[in-house]
Amino acid sequence: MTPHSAHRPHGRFAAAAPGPDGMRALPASFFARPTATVAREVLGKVLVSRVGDAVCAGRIVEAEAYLDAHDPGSHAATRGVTPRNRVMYGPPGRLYVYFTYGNHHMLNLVTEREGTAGAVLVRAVEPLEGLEAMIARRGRGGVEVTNGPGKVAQALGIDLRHNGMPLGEPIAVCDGRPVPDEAVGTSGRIGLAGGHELPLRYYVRGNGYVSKGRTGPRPPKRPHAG
DNA sequence: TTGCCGATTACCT
DNA sequence: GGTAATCGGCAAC
Repeated sequence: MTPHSAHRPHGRFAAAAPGPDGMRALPASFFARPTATVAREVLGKVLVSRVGDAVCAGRIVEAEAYLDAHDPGSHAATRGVTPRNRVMYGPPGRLYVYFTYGNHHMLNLVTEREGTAGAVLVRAVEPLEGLEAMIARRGRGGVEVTNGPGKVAQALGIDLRHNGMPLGEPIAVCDGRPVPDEAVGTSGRIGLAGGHELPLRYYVRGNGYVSKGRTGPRPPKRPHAG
């Protein structure tokens, strides 16, 4: 299927807010809540990056929740605090960035109060601003600019040096138009064993930038006749 | 210090 | 639809 898709960026964002400086960033209290709640509520919010003199912004359309030591899919699972997952236990409203598969950076937002592990993985955004810079960094255009977690980080210029930084500068999450419940889909998280996997992945239905879940339930094929 | 695995992506068929 | 690429964290010796 071709995602004929993607609402055009319109000028709404650009007109309302030229950059991170003039925008209303979400307060830390937004992230100091149960991780699954944050993963749901972060849909529609605007991720802004200012790296290398390029201002880029995108509307979050897909996110996953990673919980504490009881969550086998989480970096905090059973191992307790390690140098790597330490940020997950820290104060909410910070960036947790890690590197995986030798090539890809993953952008997470730390949730829960300090002392409790939790993070939301930003899996896809819909570009609103700085599309040219994103395409330049990605070397590709269309939905492939940001339709996956590694792609989002690359498009926004995010890497390990941003790990542990508080949201604001140079990476921020700003308020955006809420996504109504009927527009939100859920599934198991991608890349994890589906057996006892809870529906901790949230996405905006029908949005062309949502990554194709390989382990989650397939999008309902519309029955053409029977 | 060594070896294995991973919250992925891109390319070939 | 399947597989190679490729680096850091973590566990074991």
